[in-house]
Amino acid sequence: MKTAHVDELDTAERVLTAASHLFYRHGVRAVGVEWIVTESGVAKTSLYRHFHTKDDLIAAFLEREDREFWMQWDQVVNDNAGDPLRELLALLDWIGQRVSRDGYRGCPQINVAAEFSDDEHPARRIRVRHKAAMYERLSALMRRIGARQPDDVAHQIALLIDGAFTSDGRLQHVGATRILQSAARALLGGEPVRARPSGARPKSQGQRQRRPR
Amino acid sequence: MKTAHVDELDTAERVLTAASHLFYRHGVRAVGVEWIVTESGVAKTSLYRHFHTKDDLIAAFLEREDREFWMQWDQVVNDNAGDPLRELLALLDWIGQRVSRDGYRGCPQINVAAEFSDDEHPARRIRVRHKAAMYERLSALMRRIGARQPDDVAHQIALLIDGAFTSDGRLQHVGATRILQSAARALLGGEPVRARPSGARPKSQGQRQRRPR
DNA sequence: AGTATTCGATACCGATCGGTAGCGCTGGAG
DNA sequence: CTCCAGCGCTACCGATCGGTATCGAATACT
Repeated sequence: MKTAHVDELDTAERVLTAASHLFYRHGVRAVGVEWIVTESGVAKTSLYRHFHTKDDLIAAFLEREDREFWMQWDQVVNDNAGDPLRELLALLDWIGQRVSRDGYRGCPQINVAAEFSDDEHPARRIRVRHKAAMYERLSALMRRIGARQPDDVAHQIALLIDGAFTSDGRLQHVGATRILQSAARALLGGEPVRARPSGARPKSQGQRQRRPR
Repeated sequence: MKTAHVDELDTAERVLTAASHLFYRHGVRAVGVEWIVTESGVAKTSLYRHFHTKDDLIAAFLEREDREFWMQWDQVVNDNAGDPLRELLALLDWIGQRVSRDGYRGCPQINVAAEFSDDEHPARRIRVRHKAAMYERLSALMRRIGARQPDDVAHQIALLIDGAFTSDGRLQHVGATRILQSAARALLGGEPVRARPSGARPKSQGQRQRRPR
C-alpha cells in the first residue's frame, strides 16, 4: 500500500515536520496552511489528504511533541536507573539544558493551549494529559526517593519545571541546571537520604549534613 | 479638553476593558477587532481613534495588566511591611489565591508573548520587562530576609511563581498557597532567620531549628 | 451663538484565512 | 501492460482579517 522511496521522507512526515517548526516558533494561529505548504514543499491538496483540518495538524504536532518528550525523559531515566535521586537530578539537568538551548521558546503544550479557550479543543486536552503525566511520574519518583511528603514535593518540582519552561532562556547565564538541582535538593529537605541501588527502602531521614558548597 | 459625563466610562476605557477580557480569555490572535467593537458597544471608528493599531491595543492591555499586578503586589507588601519573611509568604498566598480563581487562564504576559515570534514586538518586550522586575523584587526581598544565596533563591522562587501561573488551576484542590509557601520555606534552608520588625539586619544565619512539624 | 471635536453607523478596502475542485502526471502493484 | 492511488499545480470558494472613508448627530469649549 505505502512503500514509496525508502530514502525519502514520507509526505505526511514532511508536512508535520514543517508545521511543527513553524507552529513552535511562531504560534499556531500565526501560521497559515499556505505557509506550511510553502515550507514543506508539498501541495496543499496533499496536506489535506493526510490532515483533514488544521486542528488535526495541530493535534498531531502536540501528540508528537508529547511522545518525543517522554521518550527523552525515559532515556534519561534508563541511563540513571537504580538511584532515584540521581535520576531526578539527571532529569533536571536534561531540562536545564533543554530550556537553555538557542531558539527555545517554551513548552509547546503550554504555549498552544493558551491560544484556545475551548477546553474541548484537542490542544487543551493534550496539554492536560501531558501535565498530569508529568505529575504522576514525579510523584512516583518522589516516593522512590523516599521524600517525606512525596505528593507535595512532586507538585513543587512540577512548578519548578513549568517555571523553567516559561523562562525563555532567562536562566541561561546563571545555569538553569544548577538552579533547578539545588532547588530540588532543598525541597527534599536539606540532604535527603541516598537510597541504595538495591531497593533499600529509606525510612529514617537521618544525618543532615551541610551542603557540599 | 476631555471632561465628558463623569459617571460614564471613557470610550477608550470601555474599549480597553472589553478587549482585555476577550484577549485574556481567548488569546489575542483569536480575537478580531470586530468582536471587541461588538462587546464594547463602541464604533470601530472610535476604537481606532484611541488605538491606532490592534498591536497598540494589545500593548495597552499588557501594560495595564503589568501596572495592576504591581499595584496589588505593593499592596500586599505594604500590608506586611517590616517582616520580610511574612512579606514573602503573604505574596505567595496572594499568588496562590490568584491562580486558584475560577476562570484563571495563566499569566497574560506569558500567554500573549507566546503568540508572537518577533522579539521586537511590544508584547514580548513588555513581558521581558515584567519578568525582570519580578526577579529584581524577589532578589531584593531575599536579601532582606537574609537568604544565604539570595540570587539563586530569587530565581527559584520566580520559577515557582511562573510555574503556578501556568498551572491553570491544577493546584486548586491541593492548596496552591500551601504548596508555594512550604516550597519557599524549604528553599530558604529549613527555617530561615526571622528578622526583627525594627530594622535588625540579619547577618549570621545562626541557630537552625527543625521545622515545627 | 459659533466652532471644533468626538461620537455611532455603514459601507468599503485589499489581503489572507481554512478548505475544495479539477486536471495532468507518475510510479508501483496486479 | 493496465490500472489507479498519490502526487503537484492552479484556480477558486465564502468568510474574516485589520484598517479606512464618509457622514450626520451630539457634545463641549470660547
